[in-house]
Amino acid sequence: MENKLSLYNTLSRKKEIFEPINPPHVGMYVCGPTVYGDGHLGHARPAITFDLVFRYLKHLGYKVRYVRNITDVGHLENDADEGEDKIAKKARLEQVEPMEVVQYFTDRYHKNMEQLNVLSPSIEPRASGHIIEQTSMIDSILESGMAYESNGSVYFDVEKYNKQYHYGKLSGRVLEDLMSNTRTLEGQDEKHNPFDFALWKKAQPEHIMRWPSRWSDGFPGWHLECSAMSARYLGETFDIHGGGMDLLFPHHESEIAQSIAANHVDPVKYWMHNNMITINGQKMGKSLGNFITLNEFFSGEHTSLNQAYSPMTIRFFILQAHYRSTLDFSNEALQAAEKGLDRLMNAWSTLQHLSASEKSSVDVSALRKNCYEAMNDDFNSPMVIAELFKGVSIINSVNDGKESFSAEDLQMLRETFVSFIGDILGLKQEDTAGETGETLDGLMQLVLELRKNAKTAKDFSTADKIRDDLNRIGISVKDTKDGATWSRN
RNA sequence: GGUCUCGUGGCCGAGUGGCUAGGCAGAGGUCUGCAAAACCUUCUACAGCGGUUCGAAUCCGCUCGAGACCUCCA
Repeated sequence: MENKLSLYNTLSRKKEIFEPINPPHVGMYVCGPTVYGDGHLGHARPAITFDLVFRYLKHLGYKVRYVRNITDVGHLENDADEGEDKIAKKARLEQVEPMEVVQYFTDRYHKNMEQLNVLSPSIEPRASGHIIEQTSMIDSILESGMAYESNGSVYFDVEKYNKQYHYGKLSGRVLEDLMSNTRTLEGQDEKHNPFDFALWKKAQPEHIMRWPSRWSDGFPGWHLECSAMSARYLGETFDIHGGGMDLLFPHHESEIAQSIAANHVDPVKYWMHNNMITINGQKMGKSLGNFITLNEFFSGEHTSLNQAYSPMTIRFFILQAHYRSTLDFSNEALQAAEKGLDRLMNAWSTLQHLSASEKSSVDVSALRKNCYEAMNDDFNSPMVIAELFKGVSIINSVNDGKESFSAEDLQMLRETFVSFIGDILGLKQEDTAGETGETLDGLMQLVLELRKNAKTAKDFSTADKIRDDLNRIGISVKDTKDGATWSRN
């Protein structure tokens, strides 16, 4: 606990000691979803990764303002002029208002986040609600001479910016390489260079989502919203900016360029990027069409899925890998996660009714220390989990009477489990068994009593029939040395 | 083609110069009327080839393989 939190900064490509700009306050911005479709497993990764960061920073006592945006305008299908806004396209296909699309998928995203036990961010701004901030930022960039107007649109002048600053400092790119490698797309005559990106786009006549500006009736560019909204709520320079690795270039690179051009300061102290989730070794993504939505995981309704997986299984699965590693999806891996989580949670509930002995035969404080050290080492959740499983082993051994611990150690282990499993990893008991009514409870007590009587009378066929039949309707009965227990499957 | 990352046992996945990762699966055992759970024991590793070192999965080089970004993507 004494050692300090260090995290991997993409900007420096190494782990750095975390020192907030204005302690105890921490400002954190994470790129949220573009709401034109259901969230998939790939969306769960950054959400859970930065939920872990958010939770741990709060646990350490920081006052965190966590901003995660909703992109509801400006995210184009591609970079060509005829590139259509993703949301507008969906709206056209569904014949509804763009904002209906936004509302529908935002609600569904929130539902998924709640299921995954992802805490709500402190502020969740929408791009469409911050047009003023964005246009005024464009003004600043134009003032500094780093952007130009062209036929009603405004583009960022990457080449000019690069003469004074370094476009590529985050992604490690060299502009000359970009110039020789950037594909030339149709309809880019408005731009001075193909890698220049839009700050403001003039709307085509059929384009519904549009706002007036001094350049044209149009809409803001995708990269701009994050710069404008992070500056609005966290200031021109803030502590942590997170997002998926696939956003590193050009999205985050461009954010830095925009902010420096507009405000003349580096916007972010620590850049954090989560890695991708793969399926059969390939990135799971919209463009590849190989993604599985979260709702499909929860229901099991997808050809690639052998069964349904609960939200907590998904969360645990993601936390079992370090956030900077790729994580490969498979039914086997998810089933392993499901069983492992079950074992962890069972031990946690066993821990509630263990009693203390005179002295300890186990070392709880080392376990607790290792958990903190793992988290302090760039949020190493898999290591925390490995440590917690050592706790599971201890709990089960104590329960079996093979080990013992003192009242202090028992208390410490309980606190450690609550802190790390509950508060930090954000895992909770699935509430499937929680919805048992009093009627069912009373009924089950009666059934188990009858079964116990049958067992006492050595009528094992009746006892087994009760157990088997209950199992068939989704209730499993287990005999322990303290009598039978039951739970829902 | 450019930039970068990675290759760990049946599967997933940590570690990163000397000390058991962990989970799931497999085998044997204890307990139990049986089953389940739990506990004990146990098997299969660090892509290949060189080099540095007293010592390398861990550092360096090469080879092979996989992936990401360079166009929208979390």
